Amino acid sequence: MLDIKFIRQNTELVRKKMLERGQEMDMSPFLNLDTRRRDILQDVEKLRNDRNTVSKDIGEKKKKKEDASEQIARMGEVSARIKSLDDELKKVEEELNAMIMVIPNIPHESVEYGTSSEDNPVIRVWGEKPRFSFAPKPHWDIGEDLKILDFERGAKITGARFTLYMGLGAMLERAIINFMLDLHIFDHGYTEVLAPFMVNRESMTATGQLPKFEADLFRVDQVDYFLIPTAEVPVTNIHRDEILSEKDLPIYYVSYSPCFRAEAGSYGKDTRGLIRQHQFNKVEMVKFSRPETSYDELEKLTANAEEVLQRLNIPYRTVSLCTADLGFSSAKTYDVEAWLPGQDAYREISSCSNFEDFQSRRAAIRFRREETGKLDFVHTLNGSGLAAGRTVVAVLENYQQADGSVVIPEALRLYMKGIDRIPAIG
RNA sequence: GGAGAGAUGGCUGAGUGGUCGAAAGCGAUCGCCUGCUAAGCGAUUGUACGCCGUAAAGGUGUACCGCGGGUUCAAAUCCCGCUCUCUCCGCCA
Repeated sequence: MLDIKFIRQNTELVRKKMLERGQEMDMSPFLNLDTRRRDILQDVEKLRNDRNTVSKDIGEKKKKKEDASEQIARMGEVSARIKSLDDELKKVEEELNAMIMVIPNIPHESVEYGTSSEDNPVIRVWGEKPRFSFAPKPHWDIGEDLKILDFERGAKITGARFTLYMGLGAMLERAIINFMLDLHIFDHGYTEVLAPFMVNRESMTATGQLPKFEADLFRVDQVDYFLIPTAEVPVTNIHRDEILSEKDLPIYYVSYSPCFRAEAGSYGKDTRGLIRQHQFNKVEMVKFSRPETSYDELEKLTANAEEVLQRLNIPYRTVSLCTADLGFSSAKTYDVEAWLPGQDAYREISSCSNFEDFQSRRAAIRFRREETGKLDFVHTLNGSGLAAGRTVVAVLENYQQADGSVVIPEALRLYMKGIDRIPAIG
């Protein structure tokens, strides 16, 4: 969430920035409530002060066995007024809070203005696209032909957008996950985390999924918990309501988790294959940083994600999301898009974002500055490193062979018991 | 699932209606002292929000003793509900 004081003092700027995101906002209800809140607060605090003073006086009088009934009667009335003002204040604050919690983050000044993903500037392009002597197949055909992906049975077991991996397909996904974890742990200095896959409402609110995007989540029926849509949620919440030491920053975490997304409103999109699933595996990198260095950290984070594809020798490009495409909580996001020859397109495989203090303000994650002793909000960042299912897609499509088999990238063979190929059947 | 105990500041821990934002100890910071270290002495030591005010500061008010309600002129303290932690039993990977 944005700082309420910041909105108050920069109303026009906030309105303009929201417009750049494509969201028109009338700021006057906010300002009216904010003023109302401060007015009530002043009244009620004055009354409380009065009550505190007089109550002390009553106490002393009683001790001296003097009569205080007049004051007691008067304070009874004061208390009643405090109570009614408190009720009103609570209502105003709830309304104000409801408003502020659904205002998205302000895009960083380096984010380009745009109206759709078409406007995302391409920052980098890496790798040579493979050439085929045949028409490259999309991964759903490859997976079914090799009997490693079973979409029909996945749908039978659960429903649409759930997939069953079999044999070397299952092993490939597992190998990819382990390869990525090891890379980030041993080469990039991240600490591995294995966190709960269900979280409570507070955690979802802290990272920004709630209250606005409940429809995108799966909620557990018996308790008010949610299946995580990304490990970002439990991992960022590790330090919720904590004060970190400046010397401990930056903190790097990497975490494997399955991710559960309702994919509300995406009917008809990517209905075939592994691209858009209700459940998929992902390795997520999460950082807590000092504000001064968070944009350097974002560059490093993105480089860490890109390195996975480099080691797998899969072509990709990196784009910077324009104002219209930027996620709710993010101030700046790079998407890494892998080349998928079977679909003749680049597809998102990682999303790396700097949330600045948007999440840490919601989550109350602060650090104490050594120089001044003052508290400040940390900046939080995260990025996929990478989405495992989509990485399987990229391997299958880029490494497919004329005979229908798929070669295992060298970097993964250590994790595949040395197996170098998923053989064609028959 | 059943029974019981508990939750107080950075930590330990006192506090059963007013003098409690909270004793004491530890820790930390600053200063003094000391040949060095240790010890000793003194001071300081939370956060949020509002208001006044400044270049920075600072001042002031309110709230906060797990969370939410209630009683009362007045709640860390009494009452109700909830959450979490611990112990025992049951169940379980």
